[in-house]
Amino acid sequence: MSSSIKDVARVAGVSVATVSRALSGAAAVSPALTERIQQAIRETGYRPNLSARRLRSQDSGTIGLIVADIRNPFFTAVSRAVEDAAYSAGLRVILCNTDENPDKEAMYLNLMEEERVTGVIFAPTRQTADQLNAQDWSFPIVLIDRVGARGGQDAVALDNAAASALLVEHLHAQGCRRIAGVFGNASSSGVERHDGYVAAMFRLGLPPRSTFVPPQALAAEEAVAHWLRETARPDALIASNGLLLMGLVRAVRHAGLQIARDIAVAGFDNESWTEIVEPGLTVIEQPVDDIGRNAMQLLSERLKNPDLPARKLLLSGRCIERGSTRCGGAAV
Amino acid sequence: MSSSIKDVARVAGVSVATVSRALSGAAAVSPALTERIQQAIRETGYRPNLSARRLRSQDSGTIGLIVADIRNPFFTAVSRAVEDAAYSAGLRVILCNTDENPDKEAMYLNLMEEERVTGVIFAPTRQTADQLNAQDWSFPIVLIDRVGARGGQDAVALDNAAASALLVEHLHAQGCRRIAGVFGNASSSGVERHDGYVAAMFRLGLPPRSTFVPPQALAAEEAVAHWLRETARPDALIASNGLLLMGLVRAVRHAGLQIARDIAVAGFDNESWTEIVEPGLTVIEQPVDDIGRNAMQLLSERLKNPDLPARKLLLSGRCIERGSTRCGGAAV
DNA sequence: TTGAAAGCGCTAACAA
DNA sequence: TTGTTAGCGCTTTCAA
Repeated sequence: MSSSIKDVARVAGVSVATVSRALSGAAAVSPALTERIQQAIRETGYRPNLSARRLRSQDSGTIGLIVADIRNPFFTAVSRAVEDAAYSAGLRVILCNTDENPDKEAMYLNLMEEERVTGVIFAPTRQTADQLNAQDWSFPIVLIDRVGARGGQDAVALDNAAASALLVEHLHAQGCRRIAGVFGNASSSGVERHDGYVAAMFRLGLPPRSTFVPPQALAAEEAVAHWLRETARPDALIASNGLLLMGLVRAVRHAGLQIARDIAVAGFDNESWTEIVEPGLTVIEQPVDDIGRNAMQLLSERLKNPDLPARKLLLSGRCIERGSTRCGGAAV
Repeated sequence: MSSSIKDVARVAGVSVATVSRALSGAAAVSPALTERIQQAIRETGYRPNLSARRLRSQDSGTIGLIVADIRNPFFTAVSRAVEDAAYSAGLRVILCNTDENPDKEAMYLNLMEEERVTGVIFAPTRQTADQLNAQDWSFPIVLIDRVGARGGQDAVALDNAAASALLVEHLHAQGCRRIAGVFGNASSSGVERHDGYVAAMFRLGLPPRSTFVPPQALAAEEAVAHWLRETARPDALIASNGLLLMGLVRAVRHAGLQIARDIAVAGFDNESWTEIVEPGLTVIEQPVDDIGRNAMQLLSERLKNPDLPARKLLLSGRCIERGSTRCGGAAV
C-alpha cells in the first residue's frame, strides 16, 4: 500500500493538519517543521491521493473536453490549445472522443457529471446540439466548432458563412462559374458552411450545386465522382472539411482529371498534407489556437460569473491560396 | 449541490447500504426496494461520485496512456485501440501528451501516481526509456512503440529492424543502390529503424548513408536538401516516420526532382495523405490496432499476475508498395 | 435481505 | 503556529 498523509505525520512527528498545510501552503508552517515534513515525505514516498482531495474539497479541478473525432487534426490542434490554457489555469483535462455518435456523447456527458468536472468544452453532433439543454447539467458548457442554430449557449467557432464566402469569391475571381460543394452532414458547421456557400453563390448570380454526406472520405469521393461524369461538369469543387477534401481529391484523380488545369479544388482545414499534394490545395485555415484558448477563456469567465449572458464568439478564417485554384481563366 | 446516496436513501426510505447494494448489484436487494430506489434516484437526479467511490474502494478503475505526440496519426490510432480495449475491460483511460519532452513525461508519471491508476501504457522518449525503472512506480507499465534497449519490461512494438529491411530490400529490388535515410532521434524506434536499415544495407553490400534528426518535418527537409545537392546524390530516400517523410517529400519537390522518375521515396506509417501524394508513397503500415490491443492485453495479464516474467512483443509491419518506388530500373 | 457503523485520505473549522 | 476533530460520499464488514 502507498503511504498516506498520516504516515508522513507520524514520521515527521506532527499532526496531519500540519502536513496538509505544509503541502498546500495555505497557512504558515514553521521552517523547522517544513523541513522535517519534506524529509518524511521523501522517506515514505508519499504521494497525495487526488481522489481524496477532490472528495474533500468538493472541487475536481478538472474540465471535460468532448470532441467528435480526435483523428481530425482540427480537433487535435484545438485540444492542445485547450490543454495548454487549462494547465495554465491549474486545471486538468479529461479528453473524450465521441466518434460523432450521439450515444457516446450522452455517455461522456454523464461521465463528466460523475467526475464532478467544473466545466465542459464540447463539439457536439448536430442532433445533440439541437437538443442540448444547459439546465440538464450541473456544469457550464462551452460549445466549440459546432455552435448550432439555437442560441443561448456560450460558444466559439469559425465564422463559417464568411469563410465559405471567401472560398466562393476567390474561385469566382479565378474565373470559375460552376462551383459545386460537398458538405458534412454530421455537424452544424457543415450546415453553416453550406448555407454560406449558397448565399455567396446567390450574391454572385451563380447556381449552387451541393450535397450533404456523412463524415467519411469515401462518401465525398462517391458524390464527387457522380458529378464528374456529367457533360457540363463543375469547374470547381469545395469540401467542407479535411476528410471530405481527401475523398474529393481522390475522385478527381480517379476521373483522370488534373487539379487546377481541369478543375479547381478548395476546402476547409489547413492540414499539412494539403500543402504537399500537387499543386498545393487552397484551403481555409482555422484559427485553432484562438478557438481553444477562447473556449477556455469563456469557460473560466462563466465559472466566475454564472449569471453572465451567453456569448457566441465567431472567429475569422484565412484563405490560403495555393495552386489548386489557379485555373488560368479557363472557364468563361 | 448535487444529491448523494444519502438523499436517495432518505427518499426511498432505506439505508445507504441498501442503495449501494442496489447500485452495484453485488448483493441481492428485494425487487420492491430496488424499484423504490430507482424511483428515488430519478427524483433526486442522483449521480454517483467517482472520487468517493475510488477513495473508498481503493481502485481507480483507470489506466494512464502516455504518448509522445497526439498529433501523430500513429498515436491517435493506437490510442483508440487502447481505449476500446480498456472500455471493454471496464476501465477508463487518462490520455496524456508529452510532446517528446522528458520533463512532461516525469510530470505525467507523477500525476498517474496521484490518480492511483491501476496501470500505464507508455511511449517514452529515448532518454526516459533508458532510465525508466519499474520499481520506481506503484503501477505496472507496458511500453509501446519505443521499447528501448533495456529489456525486463512488458512492451509491444513494431518489429522495426525487420520493417526497415523490408523497405531496403524492396528498394534494392527496384534497382536502387544509393539508399539514404533520415531517422528520428527522439525515440528508440528511430534508432531501431536506423539499425535495421544499416544491417539490411550491409547484407546487400550497399554503403549506408543516414542521419538522425529531431522529430520535426523541417529538420528532415534540411537534411535531405543537403544530400540532394551532391553530385552523386541518393537514388532512394527513406524516412523513419510520417512527419519526417513529409519533410523529405518537400525537400525533393523543392530540389525540382520528381518522385519515382528522379528518385525513389519510401517511409514509415501509412497515413492517409501518403496515398494521395502523387504517385503514391510506398510505406510500412504498422498494425496499430494490434499494438493497442496487445498493450492492453499485456497490462491486464500483468495486473492479474504481477510475477509473470516480462514479455516483449514484436509485431510485423506490411510494406505497401506504391508509385514512389517504381523507379523503372533507372539506376545500375 | 437489510441496517448500523467504520473508515478510505484528505481539508478546514475550531481550539489551544 | 500547531493539534484535534468532523466529515466529504461511498463501500463493506458485522449484526440482526
